[in-house]
Amino acid sequence: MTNKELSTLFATIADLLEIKGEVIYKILAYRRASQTLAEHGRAVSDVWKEGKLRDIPGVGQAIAEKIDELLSTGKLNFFEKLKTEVPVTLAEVLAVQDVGPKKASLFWKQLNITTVAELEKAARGGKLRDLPGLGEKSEAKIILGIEAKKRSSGRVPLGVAWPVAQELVKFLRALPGVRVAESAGSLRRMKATIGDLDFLVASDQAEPVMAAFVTHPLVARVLGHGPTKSSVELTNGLQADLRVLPPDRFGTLLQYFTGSKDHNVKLRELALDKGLSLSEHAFTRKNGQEILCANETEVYKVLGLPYIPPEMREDRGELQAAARNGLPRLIDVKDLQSDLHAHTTWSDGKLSVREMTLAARTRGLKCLAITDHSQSLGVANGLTIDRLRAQRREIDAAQADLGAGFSLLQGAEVEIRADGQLDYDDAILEDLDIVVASLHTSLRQERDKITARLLKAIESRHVDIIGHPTGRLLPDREGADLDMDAVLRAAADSGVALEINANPERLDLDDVYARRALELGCLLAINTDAHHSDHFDLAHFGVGTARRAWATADNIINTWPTEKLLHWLDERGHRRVRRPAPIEVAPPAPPPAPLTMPARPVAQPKPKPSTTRAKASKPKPSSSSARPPKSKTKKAR
DNA sequence: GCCGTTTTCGGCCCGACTGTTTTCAGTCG
Repeated sequence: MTNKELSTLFATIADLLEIKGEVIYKILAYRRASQTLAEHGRAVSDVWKEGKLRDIPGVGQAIAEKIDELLSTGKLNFFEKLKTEVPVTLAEVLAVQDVGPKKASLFWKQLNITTVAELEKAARGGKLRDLPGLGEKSEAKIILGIEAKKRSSGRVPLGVAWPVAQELVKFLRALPGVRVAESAGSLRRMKATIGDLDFLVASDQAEPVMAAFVTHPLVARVLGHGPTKSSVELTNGLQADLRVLPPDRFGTLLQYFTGSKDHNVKLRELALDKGLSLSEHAFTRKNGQEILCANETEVYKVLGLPYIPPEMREDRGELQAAARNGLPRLIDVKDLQSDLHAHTTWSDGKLSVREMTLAARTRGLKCLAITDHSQSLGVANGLTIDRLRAQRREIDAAQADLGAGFSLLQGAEVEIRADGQLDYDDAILEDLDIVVASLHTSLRQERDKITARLLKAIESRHVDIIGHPTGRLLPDREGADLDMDAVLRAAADSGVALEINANPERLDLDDVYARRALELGCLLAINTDAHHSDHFDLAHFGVGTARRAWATADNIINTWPTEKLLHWLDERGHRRVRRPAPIEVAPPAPPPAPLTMPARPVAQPKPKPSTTRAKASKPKPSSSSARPPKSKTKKAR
């Protein structure tokens, strides 16, 4: 069983126990275990083989025994018995807004309702309103909840939620009386997928802000509307919540609603140790006296801690690290010096080499690797060897125009074929400045086979970076079934960098694997996989993922100064990296012309060595994809 | 069910909003 399958099973157990009426702390324990199993960087089955299940946070004797039984026999008697006591389909009923364990249990026991379909039929038939504690309004809300559930498709990729959040924050900031407006929640923590949006406002006049929010054109339905809190469903199906408090309470408010829940629980325990109660309003002493915090730094300071960046707030050791003053200095988007994975019209990109280069340079980058697809990826117009050579001439010409301040590399995103062979032969690979190797096809091979395939690529002395290692696409396509620990160890051994693909549809490696990779000593690269100039602006999503993995700039090869990066590529030794030419050879070169928007691939006469690296040419690559986000949302439990 | 340099037993975060409630339960975050 995979970590995710184990996690899902324990979450279902928690749901069924809750409907059954089990004590809340037992339920919370299963939920906690479900979460830590899902977020564990190693395969739980490997941990199990080592007999170290109880080293996993939230896994004690009882849950360890259940995991052991599951992995040994493929079944769990406890769960089988539980399913005879509570219909397993009731867990899905819990996913309907406004239906919790008490109502689910009531529907089941009073009306024999065990599925969402049965619930809808009963609600529409007016059968719910006469149940104790319910009325017509409750019944109507449940119908709305079922309809909302049908519209939504689960969590939304960060890249889909982000622009919506930006628009609403901008709207809130422009309202009269609003001092500060921020988005919080998992979006602020840069989680790869978002369950809902949280907005927080500092203002002395909450009600006009509330009124403006619930009537915004993006709002499809108002779920709740109180004096300091409102909830709405947006036209795209996302739920959005707004809280408003006075400015002198904004620190505790922002901290609280940024989460994560687990981080907050730990924080409040720390507060209690100091005789303080912490809520979104303030710290409160036992005598009722409040300590107000206008910003988050003050909140952490009251607890004797340094500021903890939002991306780290997952209760994954950040509070312990903060307590010993051992928080890493996380990478920042401004640290990025290069992008080592980008496409042009030579394969499936939308802009020319020069256009992409100009876009990268405009954004402050110092180095760009053009990595078009290799030959076998026909659907992406992968480059034949002849075309790769022609592209080299164009890249060299562009480099000559650019002068010393910018390095343009010819690379390739080389397909790792189904048998593990790379899509160009060694001689071609050697002649490239940089090689990104990626899986795009046959992603559903069985674990041993696809792991071996990736290991073969990592062990090739011609590969510098593994692109989007698992091949996942958010929100719905799972990554390949890889033995990730084996992959990460091999990458650490061979010095191959693993990509955090910044496209919000990928964010691959994810935060959990990226953190494990760093623990094992891997190098990482944050690349946009840009197919258009706009895609360079997605880099911050990759940086957010790296920050969630506790990455510092020195762990990431494209934060390195260009000289260091080129030296690293030299050291990897398997291709003819052209160093800046000796000065005496340089003929009176034309002054570095400002790069202008050029036309097509143009064949160019022999390149001259220019200050950065120019190059001869060769082969071609193929394959990959960038697609626009899609998506939906719903209630996340 | 988990966890512990204050505990191997006794804790385990705190508040807003809604609806059907005459004082609070359920749900959510």
